[in-house]
Amino acid sequence: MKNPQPKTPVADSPAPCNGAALRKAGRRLSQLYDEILAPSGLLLSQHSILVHIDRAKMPTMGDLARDMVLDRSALSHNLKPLERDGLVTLAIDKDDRRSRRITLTAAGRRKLAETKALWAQAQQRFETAYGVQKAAGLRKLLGEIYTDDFSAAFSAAL
Amino acid sequence: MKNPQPKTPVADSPAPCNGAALRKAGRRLSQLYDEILAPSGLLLSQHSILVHIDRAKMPTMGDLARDMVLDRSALSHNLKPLERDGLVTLAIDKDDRRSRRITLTAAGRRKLAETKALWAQAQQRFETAYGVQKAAGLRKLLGEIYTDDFSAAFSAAL
DNA sequence: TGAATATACGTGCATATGCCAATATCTGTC
DNA sequence: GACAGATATTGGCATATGCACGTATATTCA
Repeated sequence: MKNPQPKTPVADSPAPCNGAALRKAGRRLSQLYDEILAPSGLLLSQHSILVHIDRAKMPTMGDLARDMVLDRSALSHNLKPLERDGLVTLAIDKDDRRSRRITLTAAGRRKLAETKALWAQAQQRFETAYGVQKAAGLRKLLGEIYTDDFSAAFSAAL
Repeated sequence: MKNPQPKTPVADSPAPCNGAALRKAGRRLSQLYDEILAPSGLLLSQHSILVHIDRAKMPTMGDLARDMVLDRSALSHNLKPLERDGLVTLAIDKDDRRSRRITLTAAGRRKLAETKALWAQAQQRFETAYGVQKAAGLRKLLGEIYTDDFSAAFSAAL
């Protein structure tokens, strides 16, 4: 043998950072989707917010923030442009005056409908280029990461 | 049969957005890594920049931006805090005065060394909670997304 | 060589994201 | 029913990210 290896090569050639890889892929894919969505005037991040609001039916800030794996204050900030442009509105919850119920305005629903076709095109392109099965597998792998269970497991891991 | 299905259920129950899933997972994982890195005063994004600079040996802005799948101007902005804190320096390239060569300062190398142990801990926790094989598989799937080939395939896809 | 073009950066602006602190409101308890 | 503690949200600040535009430098070509 020409090179006696240690028993634990663990420290050697460390695997690339999972976090960095996730961020790189996120930046790239956001750009690709954004380019397709551009005609709508919405970014992927904004379209995603509208979709989540539409699905959730008058969620509170907390509800939506949890659903989107987004910091409460980040969501608050992110809603500003959408509010300013008249796509969403906030209203104090009748049962808990601390909470705000978020709703799509008529313009918001129109914009969402208009953007859906563009989003579908981006999604379609991704699935075609990446592979439908691989995409499904990827979403599954990603979905596990943003469950609360995973955060708990991460924090508990030694 | 009680409910004759159309031949192409493609339009129904659209798959969750790949882009949104990627962003959610990215936010979560960044938070988890950031929490572990906190004692170093660096964010995952900043640590990642230092690591890439260290690996690349005096890259130009363009080199590093490409390597990190980051917009040139975004990298320019992101380097500001690191420059201000004396971790990196920019110098005009001798052979091409348009280019800037990025280097870690002594303080930058110290900070990187100091942070590596923390990063390794976060990485270790992730691999433990997620599974080493699954993590490797995920990185592979993510890596394909940020290749130039994939961008080309995405743009070419109908 | 000098003009047209291409390339490398930085700046300004807008959105995205998160932490911490303040404010408003609710809840449980004495 | 008042008060301590919990919860929902916003605002301020800092970093992250990208686009459009401007500046500096290099390259190409007539």
